[in-house]
Amino acid sequence: MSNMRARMAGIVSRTTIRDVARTAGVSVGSVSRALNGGKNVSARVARDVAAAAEKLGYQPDLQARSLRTRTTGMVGCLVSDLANPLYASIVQAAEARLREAGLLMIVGNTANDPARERAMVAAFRSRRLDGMLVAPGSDENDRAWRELAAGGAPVVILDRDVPGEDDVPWPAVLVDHREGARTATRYLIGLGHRRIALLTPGARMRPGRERIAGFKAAFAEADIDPAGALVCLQESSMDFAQGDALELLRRDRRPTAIIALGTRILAGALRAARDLGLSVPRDLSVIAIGDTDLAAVHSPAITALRWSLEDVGRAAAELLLQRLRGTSGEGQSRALLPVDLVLRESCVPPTAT
Amino acid sequence: MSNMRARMAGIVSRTTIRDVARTAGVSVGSVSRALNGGKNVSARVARDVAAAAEKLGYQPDLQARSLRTRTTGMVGCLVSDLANPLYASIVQAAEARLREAGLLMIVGNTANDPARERAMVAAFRSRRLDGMLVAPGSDENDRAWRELAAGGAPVVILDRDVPGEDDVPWPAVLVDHREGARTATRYLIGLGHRRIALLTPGARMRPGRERIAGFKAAFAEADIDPAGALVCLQESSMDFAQGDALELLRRDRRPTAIIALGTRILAGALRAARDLGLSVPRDLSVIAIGDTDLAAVHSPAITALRWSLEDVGRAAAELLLQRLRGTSGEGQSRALLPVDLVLRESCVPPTAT
DNA sequence: GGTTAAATTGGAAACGTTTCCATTTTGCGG
DNA sequence: CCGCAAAATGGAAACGTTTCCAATTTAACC
Repeated sequence: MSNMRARMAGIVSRTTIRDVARTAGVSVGSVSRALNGGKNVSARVARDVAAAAEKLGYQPDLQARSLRTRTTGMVGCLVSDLANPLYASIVQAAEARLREAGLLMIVGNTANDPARERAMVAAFRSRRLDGMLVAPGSDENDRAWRELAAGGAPVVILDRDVPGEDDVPWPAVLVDHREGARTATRYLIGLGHRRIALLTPGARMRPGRERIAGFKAAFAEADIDPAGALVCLQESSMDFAQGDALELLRRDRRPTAIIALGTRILAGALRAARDLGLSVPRDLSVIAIGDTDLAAVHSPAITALRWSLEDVGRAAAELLLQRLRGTSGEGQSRALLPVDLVLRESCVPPTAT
Repeated sequence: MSNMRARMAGIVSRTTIRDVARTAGVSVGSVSRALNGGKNVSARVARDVAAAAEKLGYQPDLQARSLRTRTTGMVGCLVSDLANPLYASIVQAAEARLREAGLLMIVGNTANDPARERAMVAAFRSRRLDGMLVAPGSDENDRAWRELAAGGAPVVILDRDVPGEDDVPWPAVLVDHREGARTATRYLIGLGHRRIALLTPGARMRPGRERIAGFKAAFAEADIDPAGALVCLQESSMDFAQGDALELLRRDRRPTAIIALGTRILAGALRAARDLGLSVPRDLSVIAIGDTDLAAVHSPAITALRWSLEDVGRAAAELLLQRLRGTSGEGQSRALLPVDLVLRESCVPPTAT
């Protein structure tokens, strides 16, 4: 009769497991068993329950189920900039893999704000999410992750160095930015360049740190003047990068080659070069970090460091699934993905200076 | 003692409202009231409960709460391509607004696959999500949305024409692609162009349909030969677009201007032009639909149709929140966002043919 | 101080599942 | 047909909240 009341009020009252039980003429327990395990269920009951469920269009309330089973079938994903193609592709790939496994993904944009980050983690915790993928805005805000992990939910880190606990590192998917930067730098040095600028966001996070390390390593191993290795730390804003790049290219002994991150900074550098009448690649060789549309389509096409964003997302999802299944013993707990140098038209030997 | 057992097994047993009640020396009901409404609670109880909750680090189980309150605090968001900057920005903006309102957002990538779409909707339904934002892969797969809405959860449509029920249209956020395309076309015609190609994905969905309509309208109102209006339907793949664009530009009476969508198709067109030795804008004027990094940074910079993706996401979230609050009476149920033409360097009068 | 209304409180029901446990049914060998 | 183990079943507890209801305390007024 409460059903009737609800119907009269215009509210569609869902069909519950109890309705199915009544229609099938069995107990709720039997319905649950029939629909889930299929174990310890007679053929007759199985048939009747299936028929009743079909007839009533029954869909179990996963919300209610999770209260009992202590598992929600949902995982969180925290990144600093969802609109950034670099993150978006990772998120998409991870979502695809997780959905395959029947999990839903909740996204959160942190905008590199530690407070937001903490708030999101708290929300995830309160919702009892089964696990999460995170790319912290800084490598040091690990208190929050530690707390979350203490709640028992597995956490997989995306391309960040979060200090581990008791020497056991966090499961993580890392990109080998160091080797990538080294390869690119070595390539430019091999072409004859001696003054090369690296334009990348600060060393506050792993990717930048690793790139700088690889960049310097290439200079060191080539045994040439390390003063030619110009590291320019940038925020990820295009205009800033352009101003900065202008200043850089106006110097007396300006770099003959530039390695620039992503879309924004690369664009800033290219615009600066154009504004100064520098032609790429004749006057300035350019390598992009990250193979974006811009790099591929630009005239001349820009040589780029490329790694698979899909692999990052998929590997992260895989790692998380592994943990969720509790088979953490087997399999790797970290993945290091390779970076390739895609040769195009934007690099040539420097003209005599 | 079940607590002790759990602790011995290494499982952190959460502190529940019952623990708080015990520590504060009140009933669970009072704790709930104190923590939520604050109504009908004496100062003493409020103080004691707050203290106990603080001391125990109590965090309510929202999963359990939602079972009782029939509201989950989560909304779904379904788009066809999360990695596409056009969608990613919308999703980001919507997420920001929803988070402000205390809601979590679950994303799903449908890849324009109706089966996936239905599966996701079913999952959303089973999880009792409060509402959803959807950009269906086709305008006709509305059965699924109808079903969902029947469950009582508000649905806001993103830039699609989904047939409404009983003449009451779905709440939707629409972009005025028609007017945008008309403006762009009129501009080119004004420059003297008479053969213009529109490169856009098929008319299966609203944006393409509207663009084509606006494109043709501009020709009609200019009273010039409508045979010059070349509509080229494309899939959103770069290589295909390039091949197609090559074919197009090799024709005898090739178009003197191109209006091309987004990143991929635009890139394909630019590459095709470059491969054929056509210079932009001297030999070919180009307008981009959607103001991407590529358009802004390309040399020459590409004139583009621009609308605010942030506004789309925010407006959609706003519309949804309105419905969730039940104040659907007031306020608009649809929003139509304007499209601007950003003039850059890629359009000039055609050279004599 | 007594009466009545209002505010507060504790206890229990309810939300929709799963899972435990005791009971009944089935299957099978003698 | 009996006895017994195994399988199937129904009923109820449990998950962690919120909310209803009845009971109690406080406030207010004369």
